[in-house]
Amino acid sequence: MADRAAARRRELVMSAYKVFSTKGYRTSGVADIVREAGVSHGTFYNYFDSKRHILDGVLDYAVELLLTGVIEEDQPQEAATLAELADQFRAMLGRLFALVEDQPGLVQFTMLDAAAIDDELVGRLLELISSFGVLATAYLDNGAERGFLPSDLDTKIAGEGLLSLMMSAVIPSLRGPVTADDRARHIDALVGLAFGGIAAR
Amino acid sequence: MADRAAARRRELVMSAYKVFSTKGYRTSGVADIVREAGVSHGTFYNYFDSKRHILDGVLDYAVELLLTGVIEEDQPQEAATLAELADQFRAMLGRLFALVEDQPGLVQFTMLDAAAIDDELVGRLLELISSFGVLATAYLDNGAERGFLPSDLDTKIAGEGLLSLMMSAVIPSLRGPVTADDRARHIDALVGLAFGGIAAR
Amino acid sequence: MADRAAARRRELVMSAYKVFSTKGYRTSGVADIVREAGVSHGTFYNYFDSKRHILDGVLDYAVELLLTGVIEEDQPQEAATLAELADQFRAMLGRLFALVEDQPGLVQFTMLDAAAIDDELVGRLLELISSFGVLATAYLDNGAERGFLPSDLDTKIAGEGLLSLMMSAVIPSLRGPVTADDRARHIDALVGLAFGGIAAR
Amino acid sequence: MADRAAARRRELVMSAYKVFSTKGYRTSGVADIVREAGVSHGTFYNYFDSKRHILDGVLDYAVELLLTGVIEEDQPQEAATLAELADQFRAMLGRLFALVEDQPGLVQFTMLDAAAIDDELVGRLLELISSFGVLATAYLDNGAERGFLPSDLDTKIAGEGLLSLMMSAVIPSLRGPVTADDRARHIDALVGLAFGGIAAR
DNA sequence: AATGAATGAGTCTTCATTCAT
DNA sequence: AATGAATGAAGACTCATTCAT
Repeated sequence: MADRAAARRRELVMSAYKVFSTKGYRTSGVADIVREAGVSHGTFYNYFDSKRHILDGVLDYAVELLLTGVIEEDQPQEAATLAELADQFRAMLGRLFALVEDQPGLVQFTMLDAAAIDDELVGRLLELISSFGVLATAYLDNGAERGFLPSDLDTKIAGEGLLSLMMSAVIPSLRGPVTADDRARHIDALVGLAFGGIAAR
Repeated sequence: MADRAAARRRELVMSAYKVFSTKGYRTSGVADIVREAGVSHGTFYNYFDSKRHILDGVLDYAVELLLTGVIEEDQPQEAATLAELADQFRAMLGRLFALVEDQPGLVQFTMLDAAAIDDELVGRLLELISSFGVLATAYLDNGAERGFLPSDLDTKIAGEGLLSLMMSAVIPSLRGPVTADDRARHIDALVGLAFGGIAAR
Repeated sequence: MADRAAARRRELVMSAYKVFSTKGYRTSGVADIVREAGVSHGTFYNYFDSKRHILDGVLDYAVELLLTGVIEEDQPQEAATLAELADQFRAMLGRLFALVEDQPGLVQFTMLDAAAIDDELVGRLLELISSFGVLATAYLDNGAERGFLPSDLDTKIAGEGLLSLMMSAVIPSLRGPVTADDRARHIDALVGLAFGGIAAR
Repeated sequence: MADRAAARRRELVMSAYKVFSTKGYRTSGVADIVREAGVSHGTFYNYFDSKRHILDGVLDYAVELLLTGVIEEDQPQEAATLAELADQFRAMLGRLFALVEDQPGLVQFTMLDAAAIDDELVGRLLELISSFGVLATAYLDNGAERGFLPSDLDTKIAGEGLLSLMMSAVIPSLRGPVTADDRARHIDALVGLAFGGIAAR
């Protein structure tokens, strides 16, 4: 049955995600994955051609986590005013911090580990970043349409910039636990920077 | 003589940089490095304890390239007005683009490849990013002191944000050559974003 | 019913013959055989204990092809004169060439592939060659009895020699297609060699 | 030094020959070869790209054994009469028997085992057989030139036939030890067959 | 009688590192 | 100080076979 197979696949992908995000891709062996999943080597190779092959699925899973964890109900079209957009941005930053705290290996795996495997994966990651940028752009386009953002704003580049600011917020978390206070300061400062620039009154 | 030894060391580091930034650290073997340097395996191990060990030197070298290539004469204290600071930012972005074009592997190696080796190196990289952030902060502190930036600006976080914006500018270059026009649009948009936020008039 | 089972068996043997004579025994997997036969792995093992086990059946089938294809109606007792025996030899060579052309993998499989499996199979093959030799001997014994061959001819060894000459004719076909002309030259030369030796006037 | 390397190479080839001709290529592991040679796995791969790769060298070595063991001083041009050629043929058959007895795995490895590895090796083997055939042809051409063999003899095909007769002599040895008497009978009968055909007076 | 998912022992190959010369 | 041949631990992958359904 296809259901059973799909379940096994997902089971293996989740095991691999767990292993990879904990030990790193290179350090992890197929043996670690199958031990985690409780199946044999042979079963692994019934579902994936190679260790490299399952990585694609793992990355998909990680992206799924990121998207559902950060975007959630804050859809691009929902903001009607600049303040509402700022609130969305603020909320997303909050959820991103929470996600990074909950899944310590997620960012390191997605951003750093996966990028060192091979050129194809670098390509996929860049494409991924690009599509996240497009997503960010959609929020700005909504603002421009509704008139609460300047019509001459280069929403594409600004979107990428917003995304980048979000990533910069996450970097300190990679070094270790961040206090709630630090987190709040970061969120405030970044919202301020994003919406008013460094020279904001 | 120590001079000779230091020269050999540097020679090996530069060979390793060339190899790593071309093929990646994991894919490159000690054999590649010694072939590039024209010495034997044994010689390599006379100067470095391990393949991992030379990576530290290579990373230092890469940072040296980044610092000298991007900062150059634009020192933190030099800007006397907001416009001059913007010019500095603009100039640095320009030199960053040029550097990335000239050394295609540099960013990928520094940001992506090196980060996937081990936790110690991740730590070093984060520290590096942090020190770049501190550098960025110095520019903003100068502005706050001279009074052309708001005194309540969180210069630390804003500095990290500026750095992150610079990095975001570079990402498209990883995918392939970027036209001069694109580059100019990026620089304009990012300077606008950094100094006025997305809502700038 | 046993009939149904026997049919399945034969079906599997023929699939295995097709697969083995195309890809070779070692390179072929049980998966190839069952795919060719359109049954499952489990069914295969209902009929054969192992991959090695079906090989016995495949070899039988190959021998059947060889015997029916080459001997046909030219039975040992039918030649009444030396010239008739030569005609028989000639006819068999012709049919051997035709068979090799029609079933390119047959000889390679029987002679080369099967012989590299294990000692037991080498034994079976040698026995097979021996029984072919006995068959060849029967033709010579008929000649000796009827008086058109020397009575002191060592028919056993000469029979094996004849067989060997037939095999030598086939070797070039293993390398690729042989022209009709080449085939004719081979047949003529080999008949001459067999019946008159190299020094025949 | 190239000498040392060449010696190691040969050492490994001879170990591999020993192992392959005893256990067969597929059954033998690289582990067996390096154990026999007393070196490490790594060393093996310093000299050969793969297990398959050393097989080429082993086959060369086997051919070397065959050529030096069977031909020895009996060069093509040496026979001045038909009787002398027959003596050469007889002597070679004798040495072939001796070689097969001395190196039981040689023929099985060369003829059977090697032929089941891959198509490239089958090609090489067929080429080898062909070159042996050319060698046999040289003996017959010498006879034709000197006038003790018919000028219209198809020396190429007859040469291949002679070779094949020699091989047929060896087949019984593959099954087990052959008595001196049997050997003598084989030699007599095959010389008779080769030189006078089955119908010789 | 048929299915096909699961098994896991077995093998090749890589490459950082050592050390005798 | 330099050489480079030798090392061997480590790990990915295959495939004949089993057995619960």
